[in-house]
Amino acid sequence: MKYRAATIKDIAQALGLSTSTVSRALRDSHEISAATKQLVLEHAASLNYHPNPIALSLKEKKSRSIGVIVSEIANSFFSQTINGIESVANEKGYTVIISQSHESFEKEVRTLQYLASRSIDGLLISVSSATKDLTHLKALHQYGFPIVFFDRIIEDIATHKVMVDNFQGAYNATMHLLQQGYRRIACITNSAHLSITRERVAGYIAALEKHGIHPQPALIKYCFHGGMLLPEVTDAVNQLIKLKTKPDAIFATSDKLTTGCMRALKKAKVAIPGGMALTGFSNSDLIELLHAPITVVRQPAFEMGQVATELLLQLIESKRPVKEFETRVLQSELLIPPR
Amino acid sequence: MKYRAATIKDIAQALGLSTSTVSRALRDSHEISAATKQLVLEHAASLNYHPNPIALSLKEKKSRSIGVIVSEIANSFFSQTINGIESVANEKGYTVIISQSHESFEKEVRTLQYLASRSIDGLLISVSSATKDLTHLKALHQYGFPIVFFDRIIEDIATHKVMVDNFQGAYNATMHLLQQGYRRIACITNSAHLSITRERVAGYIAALEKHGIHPQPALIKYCFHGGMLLPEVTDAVNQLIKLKTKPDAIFATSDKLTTGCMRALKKAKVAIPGGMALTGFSNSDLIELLHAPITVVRQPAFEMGQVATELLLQLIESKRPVKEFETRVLQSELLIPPR
DNA sequence: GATTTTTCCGGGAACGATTGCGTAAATAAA
DNA sequence: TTTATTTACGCAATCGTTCCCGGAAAAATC
Repeated sequence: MKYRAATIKDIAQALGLSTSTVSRALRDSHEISAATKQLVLEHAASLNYHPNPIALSLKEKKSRSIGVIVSEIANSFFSQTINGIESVANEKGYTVIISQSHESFEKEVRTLQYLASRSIDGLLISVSSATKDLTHLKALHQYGFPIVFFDRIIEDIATHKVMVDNFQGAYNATMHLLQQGYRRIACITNSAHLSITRERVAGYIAALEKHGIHPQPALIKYCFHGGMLLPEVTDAVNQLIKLKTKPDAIFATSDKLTTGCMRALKKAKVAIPGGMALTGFSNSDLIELLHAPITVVRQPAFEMGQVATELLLQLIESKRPVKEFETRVLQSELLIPPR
Repeated sequence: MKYRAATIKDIAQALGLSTSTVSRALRDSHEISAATKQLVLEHAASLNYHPNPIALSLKEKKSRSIGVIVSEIANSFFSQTINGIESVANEKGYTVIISQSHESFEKEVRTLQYLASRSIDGLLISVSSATKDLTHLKALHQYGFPIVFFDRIIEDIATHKVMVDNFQGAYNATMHLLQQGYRRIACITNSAHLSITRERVAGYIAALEKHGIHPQPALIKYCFHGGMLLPEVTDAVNQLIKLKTKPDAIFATSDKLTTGCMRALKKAKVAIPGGMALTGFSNSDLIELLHAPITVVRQPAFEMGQVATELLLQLIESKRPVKEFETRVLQSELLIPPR
């Protein structure tokens, strides 16, 4: 005995009315008498009637759902961002469909096509570290499809963007190492073509130069998979360790990279910060429980999710095509462990 | 210039055919000539035609989407489970809609109603630690709505269930503490009415008794919010510490509780394992980087997600009402840090 | 050549809801 | 009383798709 949800037709039949009357009564139209409205409302309640969102979607040509693509939900930064996204989306009656690219370009493209075919009304995306080719995003964008970039921005595509002040965050972290006396500071970072990589490396370099130190290319290691593959990070760290003039500190530009470095250093039996100091971007809430108390750059992830969603909904619900786009830059925070 | 997706009608018009013919051609019906099929297929491809899933949903009375309710996605165990869920759902063409209860009963009920109103085809749920009243779930279940429980099971409701051998996991962990010589072992656990709480506490007690130790109620602390609220855990730990005969080890029955204990012990300046040994359930991948190398019970989260989803899809796609239900019990693993 | 069968395709209803338009009855204005 | 206006409701189209029928033309059979 399969459950069949009550429809407007059921109500109409039971009350001897037409479906249009019932529909209008439920929407509290002025052209329905108070008595009829009363009747309809009561019967709808008794049947536990709820309008079928699918039928509505078909009619309205919108699904009231938004897609989110991140590299990984098992990543504190992204799961916190998603919480922010859900908080505003749900309040506005939107469903959030989350997908993961796992830092793979192919997965990102597939997942995007899938979401598009599920007729989402808009997209929130932090591109994968492997994404260089942008045709999949540009195609969608050209159709006027609402997209908001967060965290990992695509500069080429004109739409709303939300990120932290990556330059400043990296600058502060590097400066903090410098102030503690470290001078040979290496940088382990993400794919070179990501916006966050460029900006964070720039901040790192600026801090070094501020201290009159020339940045050395050999000390900057790019990890194409963004730390998704541990060996990539381990190799980078090992290369640094084996340098004739070994660095005395590492600045890692992402969550996965920071913990990856820690793993690699532990494996190589290098003490932190004795053998090598470490600092980096991280939103993990376990940072304070790690064996070495490290300083981290923390992003306002929840807020970033909220802001991005607000901008997206604005785009979606706008009557006319939006021409002016915002780029919101939030501030990060430097968390220094108590000593 | 808003984008309008190509429809079957566009193809029909362009080719001078009827929509029924086009529809059949696309579905490779035998009553359409090879020539026409060819024509339609080519034109569909050139228009980048994709059937509108919303129209299909309306017709088929199914949305090809499943809902997932967990307490928190920012929890390694659940995010790993979700990865497992997505892997099989996506492969079968289903969308996964993830919602969080944040261990709140009200949020769980609201979220469930919301999902139901979005006409999902089935539900995967690990109930919140605050859930005692089951009417919301029972109502849905009575309508024949497909539900699969995972991790935190509801015994009362007859449907498929997936979990780990909680008793054995807890038994092994406690036994491991006993083998290391600890004798006064406390247990910090979740809400008393959760299935995982009952089973894990039972395993803990069985191990103690195996060693001829009488379990003491004062050493078992229940956290109603499952560690979602840190003070709850801190209080429990502090009470244990202040006992006349202080315990020498703590067994924590969940991820949040294990790290919560670690925080509390750190705050109270109790060394691990010197002042207090600690072991517990955890799927965090940062365990090996923590300041105290603790032994943890690790659950096959990914696999659990896969199995649960397979069972759910089986329920959803079954022609006749399913009467026989399975309870799959997976094995956990005891991760002992190298010394 | 006449009949039957097959092949191939179109018409139209249905899924659940909204909405523009038409209209009968009730009321108000003339 | 007649005309104009309002009130309160129904009809039917629409969204994109599938699928049950029905039927013309072609092919096969007698």
